[in-house]
Amino acid sequence: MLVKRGEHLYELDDPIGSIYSVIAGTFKTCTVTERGEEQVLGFYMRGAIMGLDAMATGRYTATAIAIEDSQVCIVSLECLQEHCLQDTSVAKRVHAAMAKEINSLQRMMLLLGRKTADERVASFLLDLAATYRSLGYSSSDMNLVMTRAEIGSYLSLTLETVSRILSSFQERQLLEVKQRHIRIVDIEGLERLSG
Amino acid sequence: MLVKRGEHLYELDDPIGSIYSVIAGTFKTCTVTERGEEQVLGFYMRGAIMGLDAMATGRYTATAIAIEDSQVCIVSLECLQEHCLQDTSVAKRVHAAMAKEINSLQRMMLLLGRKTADERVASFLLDLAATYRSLGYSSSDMNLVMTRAEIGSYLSLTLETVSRILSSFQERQLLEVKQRHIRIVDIEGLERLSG
DNA sequence: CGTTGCGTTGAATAAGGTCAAATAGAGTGG
DNA sequence: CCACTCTATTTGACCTTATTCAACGCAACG
Repeated sequence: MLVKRGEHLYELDDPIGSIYSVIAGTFKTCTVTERGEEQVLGFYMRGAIMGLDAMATGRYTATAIAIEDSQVCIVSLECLQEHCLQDTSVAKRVHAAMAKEINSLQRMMLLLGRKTADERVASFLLDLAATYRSLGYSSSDMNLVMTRAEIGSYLSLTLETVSRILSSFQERQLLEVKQRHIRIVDIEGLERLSG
Repeated sequence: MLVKRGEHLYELDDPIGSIYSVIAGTFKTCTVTERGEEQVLGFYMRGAIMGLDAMATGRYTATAIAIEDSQVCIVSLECLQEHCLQDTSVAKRVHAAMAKEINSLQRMMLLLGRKTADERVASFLLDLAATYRSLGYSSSDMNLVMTRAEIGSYLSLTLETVSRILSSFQERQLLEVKQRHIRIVDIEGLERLSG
């Protein structure tokens, strides 16, 4: 299925219909805090599975939005559960996908709880580079699909702080930043900085 | 199986052997940051399932420690996977437990990312009260099993901040605090405060 | 009693946030 | 192609919040 930039794949609190595997493009998932602020919970690219969070309550706990023109594969819930019964390897893979989600959320808790703004941005860039690499793209020359505000929301920083830190990384010769285009110059330096 | 206060149920990076269902007592799970600081990831009481995080990589991503004398039921991994195959309802329950873990981690991300220290402590107390209530204990008269340092680590605050906030809540007539014993006086007030 | 671990409180400091203003691109319509 | 607009980004000055460092209190226990 094709999803245009800005379109919602599913909504927070919608009853679960399917889970989704990303074929191409990029999505963000976000919730809304009690005060009505939007919080980005994650970015999902090719190979990622979205919607697993809904398997507890039967309702999605986040809204999924395409941040560039994208494509997903829809997996209906019944279909998934049948396959799980018939084939151990499918069940294992679903478990693994959920556990992976748990792991990445735990990492995120550590980042939000214990890391400074510099460390968060450095970690984010390194994670992104690793994801790009694993997808076969250049891991040093990156074209961000997300805005400073989205990065900030994801890392729980203001967009101003994100911008300032990218500028300071550039001054320190760790990066070259030109708007959405970022080139990693000194990956070891970033790793040292990432906490 | 009985686990004494302070004993480790499993260690970060241990290969997965089993998952555990808490019968009695309380556990904390924690990891260590790159800098070597301990971070509490969660508290687990009767009915909770621990160890699901290991199903991605096959290794536990946290250390589980009893913070009071406790008792767990051990579920071996093979046993669990067999049951999943034979019985849809078991598979569903495992999925649900994992999804619940995902949900609580997402909530935690929101707390760490968007809430002030006051809001975090208020949320923590309300969550704890709700858990106690669901287990059939008093939800207003609580005997904390965790130290200020553990609460602080969980909420990503220093123990001093936790202590100060508990004192300020007492001044504001929201709580009565006497060391580990906390009585919730004004639950609506706390809810308003919790963000 | 003295020791030890946990908890409380105060003063100084630093890290990010907030508010405000300037700049840079991308897209649009004439 | 150019002017106009809208949005994203950058940068500066100031302020708030929680941390840090330090001292002290309290209760349990040998």
